[in-house]
Amino acid sequence: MPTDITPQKAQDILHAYISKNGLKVSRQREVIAEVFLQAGGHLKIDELLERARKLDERISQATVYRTMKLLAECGLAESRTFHDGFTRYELADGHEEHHDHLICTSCGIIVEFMDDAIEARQEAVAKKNGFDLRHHRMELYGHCRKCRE
Amino acid sequence: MPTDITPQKAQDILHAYISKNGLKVSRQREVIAEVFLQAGGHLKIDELLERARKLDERISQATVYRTMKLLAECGLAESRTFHDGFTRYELADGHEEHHDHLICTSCGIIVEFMDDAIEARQEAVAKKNGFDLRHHRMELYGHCRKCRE
DNA sequence: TTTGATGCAAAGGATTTGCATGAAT
DNA sequence: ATTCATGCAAATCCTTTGCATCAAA
Repeated sequence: MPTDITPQKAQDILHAYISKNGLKVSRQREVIAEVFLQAGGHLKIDELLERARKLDERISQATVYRTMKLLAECGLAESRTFHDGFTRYELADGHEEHHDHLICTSCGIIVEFMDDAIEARQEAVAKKNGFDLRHHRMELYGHCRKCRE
Repeated sequence: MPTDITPQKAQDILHAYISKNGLKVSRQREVIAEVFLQAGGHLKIDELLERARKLDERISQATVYRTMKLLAECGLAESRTFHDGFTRYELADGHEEHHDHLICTSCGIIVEFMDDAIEARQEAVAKKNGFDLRHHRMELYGHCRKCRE
C-alpha cells in the first residue's frame, strides 16, 4: 500500500535528515526536492536540472547530482538504470508501493506494474538456490499499444 | 532447449557473417571468439582481454570491444549490464536457453536460472498493459549460502 | 564566524573513435 | 593492390570531485 507521501511530509523527512547530520538547508535543495517529488518518477538528471532551472536559474548540474544522492540517502529517492544507460530517479519503495517496469522500446514510455505471483516466485527461486533475496530488478521491454498501431 | 552450440558451429556462424558482410577474418577475432565461447558467459571486457592476451600478447582493449560488438551483431553474444556498471557478455539466447540471473551482492557470484511460471506471468502482465513483449531483464540480488555462513 | 553548499571546470571511468599502419583477400 | 582490422591515444559520455566562493546556522 502506497504510503501516500505528500510533498510536505517528504520535505519534513529531508529536513530531519539534514539537521540530524549537521547539513544545511539550501534554496537549491528545496527546489530540486520539490521538482523531483512533483514529477512522479523516472526523471533523468538533465530533466530534473531543466525543471529546477525553471524555478531557479542558477542551479548547476553538479548540485542536482549531489542533491539526488542526498535524497537517496535519506530514503526518499531511488536510482534506476534502464537499458538506455541513463540514471533515473523515482520515489523510493517504502514511500511508494514496490513495482517493476514495462518499457516501450519505440516511444520510451515507462509503465509501472506489480505482480504478486511474480514476486512470490522470485522469493521461491532465490530460496531454492540458497539465496537470501534482498532486492531485484525486473524490466519488460516491448512495444506499447500506441506504437503498434 | 539449449541449441548446444559447439565452438566450431559458432566459428562457422562468425565466418558466415564475416564473408556475407565483406569483412575479414583476423587472428584477433578468432582468439577473442574462442576465449568468449569457452568461458561460458558473464565476462567483462577486461576479463576477456586478459584471457585473450594469454593466447596472443598483442590484442588491444579496443579490439575486444569491437569484436564483442561484432559477435553480438552476428547473434552469438549478448551484452548485459548488472548493478556494478560493467558490461558483460554471454552466449546469446537462441544459442543457449533463455535464463535470468541471481547475483550475490557480497561475493559477486552469478547464478543463472529459469522459471516458466515467471516467464508466463511476464507475458500476461505485458499483454494486460497493451504491450507486445520483446525481451526482459530480471536480476535477483541477495546473499548466497556461502556468504551467509 | 564557522562550516557546509554551490558553481565551475577539471578529473574519472567505461566505452568509442580517428588515424596511420599492418594484415587479409 | 585494395580494403578492412588493429593499436594507440585522443575523444566521448555520464558522473564525480577539487577548490575558491557563497550562504546557512
